[in-house]
Amino acid sequence: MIRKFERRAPLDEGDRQALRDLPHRIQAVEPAAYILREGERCDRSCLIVEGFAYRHKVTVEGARQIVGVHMPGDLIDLECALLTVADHNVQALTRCSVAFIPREAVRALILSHPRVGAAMWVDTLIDGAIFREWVVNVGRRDARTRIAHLLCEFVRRLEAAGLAREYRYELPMTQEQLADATGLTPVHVNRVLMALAREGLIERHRRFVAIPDWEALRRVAGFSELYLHLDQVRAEPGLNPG
Amino acid sequence: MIRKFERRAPLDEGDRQALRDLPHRIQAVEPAAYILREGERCDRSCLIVEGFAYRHKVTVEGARQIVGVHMPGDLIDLECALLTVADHNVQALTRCSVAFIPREAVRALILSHPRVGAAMWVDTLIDGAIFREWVVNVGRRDARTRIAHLLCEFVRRLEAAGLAREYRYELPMTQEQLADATGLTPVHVNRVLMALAREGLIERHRRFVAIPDWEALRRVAGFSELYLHLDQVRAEPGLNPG
DNA sequence: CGGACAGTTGATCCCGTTCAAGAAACGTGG
DNA sequence: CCACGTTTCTTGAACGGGATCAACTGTCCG
Repeated sequence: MIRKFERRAPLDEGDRQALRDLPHRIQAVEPAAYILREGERCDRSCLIVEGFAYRHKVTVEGARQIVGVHMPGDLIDLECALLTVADHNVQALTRCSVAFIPREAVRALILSHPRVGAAMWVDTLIDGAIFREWVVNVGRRDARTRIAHLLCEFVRRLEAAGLAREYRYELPMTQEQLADATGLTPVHVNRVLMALAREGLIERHRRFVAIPDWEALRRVAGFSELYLHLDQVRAEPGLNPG
Repeated sequence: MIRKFERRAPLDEGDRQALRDLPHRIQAVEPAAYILREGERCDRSCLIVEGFAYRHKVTVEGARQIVGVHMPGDLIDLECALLTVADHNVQALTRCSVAFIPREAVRALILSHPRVGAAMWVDTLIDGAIFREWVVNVGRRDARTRIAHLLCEFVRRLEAAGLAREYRYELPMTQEQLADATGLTPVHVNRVLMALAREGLIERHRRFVAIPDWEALRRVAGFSELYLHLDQVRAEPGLNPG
């Protein structure tokens, strides 16, 4: 299961073995349970084996902003391995199965197997690219475009993770969570979703979403998947010569 | 000059030497000149020796969102070393002096000196933390709080970089750029700045900003500097035992 | 001195919020 | 299997923060 991760980088057998040998404890996490809390000193990183999780922060006024969503195969909390205190919360979106890896084991791996470290670093960089796009999304797009963009991002990421096909997927978020991810109110999220459906840009049944005309939705969202760096997600051209 | 960076991590002499030996070319960059363009295949990383730069993206509708600001000592474009295509623009805010380092040199350094790599990785993680806070800022704070928060972030970062003292600094951004960083319009930024000044929360003369009562501004901004991970910016507790 | 750019101020408008209430869907326990 | 409380979704009406448009002022610089 941790091996999913190996695909991303051209590692030698030693690297592979070191990854397999990482001490870890697989654990089930209930929906809405905290995986990490802001302000906490954290001593473990973790890999999502199954299910979804999200990162969020809460302002002093009590407003919540979701700053990122993670899916199976994502390595989260690398922050914990290299920084001292968590600056945001990570919470399970659905029931998850998560592999916890002790902080020191990650640090040791990075130092002894720099190629593995670099492969993980790529993850961090892609996460950063997604955060940047979210700043743009929330800062400069209107509600309609904003939600369309988020839906576009999800299909592409889910497809890359093998969890969506033919532009159909289950979005494991309530409209309230969607609102917290887009900086809108649940009421307005609902109106926009209804409008998008009315125009035939999306189809919805419960939390299932289908995009009948990808090009059309892509256009209204102004979506360009460059920032997802999908070429790096499956197989990485490499740190070797290339 | 590159040595500024060394302070951050407990490196051994070999690591230091490797950093000093990094091939680089120091170059002056005019204000508003592009250091990196979205979509470009980029073959070099760079360190800001002097001056300010900012990262931004432009939506299809032509709206610009600034997603980050960098100051002397910041290592930017590490993305270039590990990813293939730039997903955003980096542009000089002021006249800058920048050290360009070839992509391959950075890659080689990371693999041969993992401790140095980890120290740079910390930079990437802190950048990520700042992006997350910007998502919150733009997504869930009103204009007043949003601008106050940005001003708070800048003092603390500038102080950490030795560029501000006693809560006074020169903010090298026009109000239009401030607007693009906060997802507002220049007009509204102006009104909010005037209001903050009228209330005595800030003092302004041209682009110089002074914060007479830090606690007061901090409170209206709901600012907590946890996410800046300032403990990591000066001296890093370390990858060794600790 | 003049032209460009940055900052300032006013009037009006609109997108998204807020408040409120009803309708589905969901998960419980009997 | 149904009755139930709870959560999520849906819809309407009124409000408001920030946008937009437009004009004016100041400042830098050639």
